[in-house]
Amino acid sequence: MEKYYTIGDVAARTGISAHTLRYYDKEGLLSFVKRSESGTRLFTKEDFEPLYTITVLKRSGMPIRKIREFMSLYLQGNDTIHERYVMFNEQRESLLEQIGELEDMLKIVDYKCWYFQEAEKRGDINYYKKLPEQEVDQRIIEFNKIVDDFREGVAKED
Amino acid sequence: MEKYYTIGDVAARTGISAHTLRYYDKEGLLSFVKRSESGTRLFTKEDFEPLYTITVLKRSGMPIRKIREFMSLYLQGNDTIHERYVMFNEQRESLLEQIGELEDMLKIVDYKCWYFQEAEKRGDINYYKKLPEQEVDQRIIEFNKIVDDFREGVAKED
DNA sequence: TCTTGACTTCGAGTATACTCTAACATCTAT
DNA sequence: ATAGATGTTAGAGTATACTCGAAGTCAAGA
Repeated sequence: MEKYYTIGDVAARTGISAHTLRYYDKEGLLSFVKRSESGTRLFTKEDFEPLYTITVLKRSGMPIRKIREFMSLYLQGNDTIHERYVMFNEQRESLLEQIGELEDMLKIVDYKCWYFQEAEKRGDINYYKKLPEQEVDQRIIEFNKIVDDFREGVAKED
Repeated sequence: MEKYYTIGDVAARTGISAHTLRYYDKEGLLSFVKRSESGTRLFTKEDFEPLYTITVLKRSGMPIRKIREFMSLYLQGNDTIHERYVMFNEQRESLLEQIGELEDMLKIVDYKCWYFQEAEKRGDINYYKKLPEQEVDQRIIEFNKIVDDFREGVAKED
């Protein structure tokens, strides 16, 4: 006899609310979950692995409809190993892109933190404009170049 | 006499659609933009810097309402340098967290890519279950531990 | 002058992912 | 046996960020 987990059990253990789990089911992500005669969802020990995979794909930024595709392949078993590999590989690329984008933003935000500290010391957000050109910090000149490129409509790597 | 850019010019240069620019204006992000007598928005060269800042904050994951707060401080000039510094510093923290989260997901997705390749070679998604325990790769054992923790409802660092 | 294209506002529509409510069924412990 | 907790469904509501359409205004060139 197998031990079953109700939707409430699963919610408490995984931190995914029962509402959300039902929503995922409705969206076709939880087709692997058994039901009792009366319709209650019966989660097994084994169901936690695909459930975990769903959370990983979600936290990686994969939309529900694509997770549904993945779960549909999962249900088909050994015949779809390659397709599922391809999907994970694509998600890997997507993650690298997302991380790259955020790291680019981090560089600019780091600059802004530095710049606002300098501006705060001098009590003037445009202090550098009153400085002789050779005294202006290189970081400011480079940032202004970026803004100029933005204004010129240079092709960007989005 | 100053050169002005219309909303169409700005859209073409920045890649932000005129629709979206008007939406941002309606949401209070573009209060710094002048208007002609007849109501047409007149963007100046200087307006591209706050516009660029808006895109950076957006791409960093900041919601519109918080960008509005920032732009409200921007309009108040030198008196709000410190508050703006604090906001950028918080955004820096947020970016580090987001990058950390994605890097955690990348580790798991990397593992999945490896695992699916192994499974594909053997034509069996559960090949390791038929192996003697000491022949099971350590990576698989570690991943299964993570899934077990997930099932046990261990406190997670979300 | 008239046409054309770009501008304006307002408000409705779309997409995504929940989040909640209502009405009802079922399970469990006293 | 009955109360109360927990389960079920369908469908409505929320939040966010656009995205589009309609109806009208305005400025410049043929």
